[in-house]
Amino acid sequence: MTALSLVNNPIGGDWRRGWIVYDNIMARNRITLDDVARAAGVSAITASRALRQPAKVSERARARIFSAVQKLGYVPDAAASALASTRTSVVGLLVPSLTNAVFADFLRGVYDAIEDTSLTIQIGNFRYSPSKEESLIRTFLHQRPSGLIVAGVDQTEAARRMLMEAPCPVVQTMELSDQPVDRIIGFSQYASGEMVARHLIDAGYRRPGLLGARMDPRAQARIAGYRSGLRTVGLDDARRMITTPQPSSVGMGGQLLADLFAAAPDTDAVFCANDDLAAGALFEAQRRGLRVPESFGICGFNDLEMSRHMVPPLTSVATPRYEIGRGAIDLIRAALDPLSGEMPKRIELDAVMSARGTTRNNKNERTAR
Amino acid sequence: MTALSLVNNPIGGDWRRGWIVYDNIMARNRITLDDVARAAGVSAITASRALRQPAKVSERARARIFSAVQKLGYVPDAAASALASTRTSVVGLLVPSLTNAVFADFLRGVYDAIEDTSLTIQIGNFRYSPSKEESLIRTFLHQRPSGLIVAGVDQTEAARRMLMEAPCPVVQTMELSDQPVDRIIGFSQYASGEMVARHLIDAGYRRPGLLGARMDPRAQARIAGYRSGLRTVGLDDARRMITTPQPSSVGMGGQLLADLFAAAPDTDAVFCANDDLAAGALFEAQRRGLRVPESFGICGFNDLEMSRHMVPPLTSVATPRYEIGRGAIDLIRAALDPLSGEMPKRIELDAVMSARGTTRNNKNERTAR
DNA sequence: CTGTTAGCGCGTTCAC
DNA sequence: GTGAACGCGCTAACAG
Repeated sequence: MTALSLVNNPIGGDWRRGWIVYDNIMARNRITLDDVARAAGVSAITASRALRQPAKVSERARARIFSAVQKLGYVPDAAASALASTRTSVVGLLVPSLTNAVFADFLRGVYDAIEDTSLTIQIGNFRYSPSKEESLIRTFLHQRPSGLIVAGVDQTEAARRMLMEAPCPVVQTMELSDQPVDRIIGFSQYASGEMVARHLIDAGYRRPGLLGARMDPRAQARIAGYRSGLRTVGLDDARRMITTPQPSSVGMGGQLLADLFAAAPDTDAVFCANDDLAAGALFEAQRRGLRVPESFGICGFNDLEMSRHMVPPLTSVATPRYEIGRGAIDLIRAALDPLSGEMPKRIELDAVMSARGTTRNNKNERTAR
Repeated sequence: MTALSLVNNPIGGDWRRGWIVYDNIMARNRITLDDVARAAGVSAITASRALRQPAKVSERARARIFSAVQKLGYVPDAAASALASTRTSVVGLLVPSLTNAVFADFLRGVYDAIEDTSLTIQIGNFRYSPSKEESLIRTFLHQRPSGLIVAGVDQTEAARRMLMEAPCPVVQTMELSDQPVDRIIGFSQYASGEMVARHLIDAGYRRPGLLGARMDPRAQARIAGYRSGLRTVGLDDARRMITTPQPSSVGMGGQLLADLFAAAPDTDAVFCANDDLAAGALFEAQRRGLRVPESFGICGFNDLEMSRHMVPPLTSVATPRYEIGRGAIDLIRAALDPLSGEMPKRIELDAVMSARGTTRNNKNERTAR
């Protein structure tokens, strides 16, 4: 978004001038706080307080105000409130992609958590571009949000400074860190990768490889953990590590597996940085007539709904995406709530190994923070 | 969202009182239009006009104002603008589900289309509940949006009235109708279902069934078209039509296929109302050792990315979800733009039969509006 | 616990 | 083509 596009207001048209009356949804004789106050026999500010800090208003006044609100169908004007209080009820949500299936569960958690709240979500898609993420953070912050939720912990230096000085709670998600900007909820990508390495090793695979695409910081951490896990037993072999900066997809999983076999034909297992890639790898393995899991093992990541239903069911790592979405909003609400002085600022979740049919099953369930 | 929750303002906390100075993102000495005007040697209103209706300001003034905007890093205050103009730049987006993979592509189209626009998206998830959809429409309309995008054409009577009287453009999506509320973009669900019926019949299947879940109005239209297509050749058999109101998923596809075979073991093909169901059906067919497509055909709907990579590749109907998302925003922008008097109010898109390996391939590509 | 006063930053209206 | 005055609906700060 360029600076000028920001001020290039599109609301110029004169679309259906005039005012509607149906259901009191209109601007001209909209019900205002004044109307409510008058109906309740108090001043506007008292009505305002009754709605925002009920404890600070006498019970009698409060009751009359609430009933006036109901009767008149009063709905607060968010714009006026934002202008007067220098704070909107918007929570900015910065995501690297809208295509990724992981995103849907995360988003569902977020939306479930804002239900019955006056919070509102505004999504920014930065398409895995750190500079775009930075500029979106700047844009969002200009809107005086109630909170900001970002993906991961690898913002640019400038972005990180803005987040640290942001006049609202900030939540980093999907990863852990010892130096969070503010709040944080996630699981260790690195430990998850290590867990996968152990699983494959325990299952008896000795020439394990890797398939990775889009290589965002979290995928990289996962992969670093995986390779470190292999290294401790002398099984890390760079020839078997196939990655591409291109987007991740099922089709890409098939291609990368072909590349892997071209580079190292004796590879006997593969960790795919996500389930899309893993599904593509499994399909490709089937096309090649490989015996999965006996002679070739496949492990995915995220454990999407479909994974457990594939033939054979895909071994994967279940990640708490939905919980992270919910938790991120909870952290913001807690920060906004003056009563909750001692709410945690950090939530560590678990990623769980789901050993299934695409790896020799060793019946161990493992967990990574 | 209850009436009271609407006025239950969560912005009560006193989170980090004080003002930040980094990057001019702050409230106290925020750069305002006045600052810009002063720097440019004009009045505030002229600066305001220069940004919104550049043509109405002299070239000299305009140039000075723009350069002041750049130099000062002015960012308009959305709340103040909304309050003064009684119109926000928010476009409300009502979706029935956040889980559905179809949603991701649609959303991506929407977000791509608002890029370099000052429009902003606000998503409402009504979870396939018409009454919730109605209340969300009411809530959104109270916010004076720039536009509203809804899914399908089957709103409640009250919702429909609100939409017709809405003081902003409204776009119905994903389906066509002869009585649109206002703008509309989509393809015919009914014709798509008919197309699938023809495809299966042409491929030589004679005992075709159906798997459906979640049964929202669009799925129902699809299915009605399918059954009508079967009926014309005397092949519609209610025993083979298996549906459930439960959510759609890959796992559900497997279950429903089992149900279908329990009810009508000689079924030789199945239309699945979406690709998740179809993937589950294919996996289940594999588990049962059915020969697909020779003795059993499977056709999905939507043509997700993974479908073409399955083994065998899934026959499906490609739906223009991304285009619908983009087009919905385009319709709204056109409606908002006073210059575009004769922009279309209706866009008919095509759904395309993608015949692949799960049905006997008859090499005919078909298209449904 | 309640009210008064004074804006928040911008756009509309109507002059010039 | 430009500007002055006013108000959008609400809330912060203070006084009572």
